[in-house]
Amino acid sequence: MDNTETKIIDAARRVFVAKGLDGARMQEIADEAGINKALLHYYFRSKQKLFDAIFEEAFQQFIPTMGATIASGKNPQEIITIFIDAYFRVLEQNPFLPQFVIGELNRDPSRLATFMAEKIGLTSLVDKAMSLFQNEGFNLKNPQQFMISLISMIIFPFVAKPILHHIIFKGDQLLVDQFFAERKSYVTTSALQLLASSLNENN
Amino acid sequence: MDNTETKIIDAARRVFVAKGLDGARMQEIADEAGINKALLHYYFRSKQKLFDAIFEEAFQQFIPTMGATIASGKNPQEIITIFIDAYFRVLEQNPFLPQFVIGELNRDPSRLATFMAEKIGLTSLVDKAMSLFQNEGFNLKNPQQFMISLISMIIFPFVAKPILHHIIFKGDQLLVDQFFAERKSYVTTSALQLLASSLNENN
DNA sequence: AACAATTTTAACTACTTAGTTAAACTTTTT
DNA sequence: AAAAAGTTTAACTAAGTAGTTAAAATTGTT
Repeated sequence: MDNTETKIIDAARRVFVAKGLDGARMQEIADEAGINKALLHYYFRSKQKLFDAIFEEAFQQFIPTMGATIASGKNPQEIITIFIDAYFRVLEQNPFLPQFVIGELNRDPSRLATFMAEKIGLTSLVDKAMSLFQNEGFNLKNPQQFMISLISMIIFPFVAKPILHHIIFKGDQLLVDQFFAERKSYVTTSALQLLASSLNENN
Repeated sequence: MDNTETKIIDAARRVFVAKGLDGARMQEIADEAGINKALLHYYFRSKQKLFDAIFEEAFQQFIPTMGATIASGKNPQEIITIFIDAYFRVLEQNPFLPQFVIGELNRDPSRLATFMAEKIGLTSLVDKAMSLFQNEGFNLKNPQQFMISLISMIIFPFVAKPILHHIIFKGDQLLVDQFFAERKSYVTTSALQLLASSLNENN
């Protein structure tokens, strides 16, 4: 699978993720792919088309696909645990994914409108997640606030890694590693505690 | 206070925050300031120097200054409440601040190293905050995990606003506004619940 | 009015970058 | 071996951009 197109995609992903659309250079992508600029333009007619391919792929990875799990009939606590576990796996293998997707979406939010037009399944997934916390046997007052707190606690540390590294952990890489190693279990415990607290209040 | 230098700073802040260092154009900053490019370069010799001025200012705003509050002798619950309230005020008035600072720091993390060399007060502030949760009468097991959860819940929604807007709230601006209006009190409640839960476990 | 400070105009330089082109070269397929 | 597909070389175009310059015009000051 290391044909030229794959090499280009891999190189483009690295460069775009590291430098963004504006900061990336076609020459650098070519160098990174071990080819020349002419061939790069032969495979992808323009920088924009290449970027679009990379961004779409990144966006798909970034948006959790939890349809099967939600439909599995498990209870909310189990689903939350599974969700956190699965999402952390994605982020641990693609630590720069959130900053890339979020950064580019902030630079050009119109990109999202285009995506939403295509993907109808996305919003319905959110609906299902919400109804998970608000049904006959389960009545969470602020399911959206809760869900956004959850994804905040998961994603934000990956986005703010330079700040954690230098300011909170004072440049100590070991502390940073330890923090991320413990993060998944900490967030899981916190989420379940928040859920329990919110439900108690409703009684 | 609408002399030329101020007009330039204001314009540069708008353009840099919206488009980043790479995406910003000196011509656009000049237009935005209502002056011409020659005068812009007369006041700020280079794009980099202008950007540095804007970024330093933004960074100072972004990093919470809570020294006085922490030293006030109030208990952790009170300080957390004050912190959330104060930080939300900053972000509500500068909603794009986090994405700007974090985005530029991810693009060039070496910028932080420079800052840290100058500002010694910063790390000591973190120390004080930590000792707030770990002392004779108070023993929180994971003060760093807790603090990072707290700032995640506060900051992340501002960074991920396009995603909230389009995916979670399906483009409904009213729902987005409602979410942000309720966010401060929700996060405060959550933070205090997490704190209480963590302390109970230690007994 | 005269002078000084500020700002504009407009052209310019130097450099970077995306994208193109055509011919030569190399590898793979038949 | 011949043909086809893939790749390189190297030069080029066109456009954009940061930054400069000098003279003219405007505004503020004495």
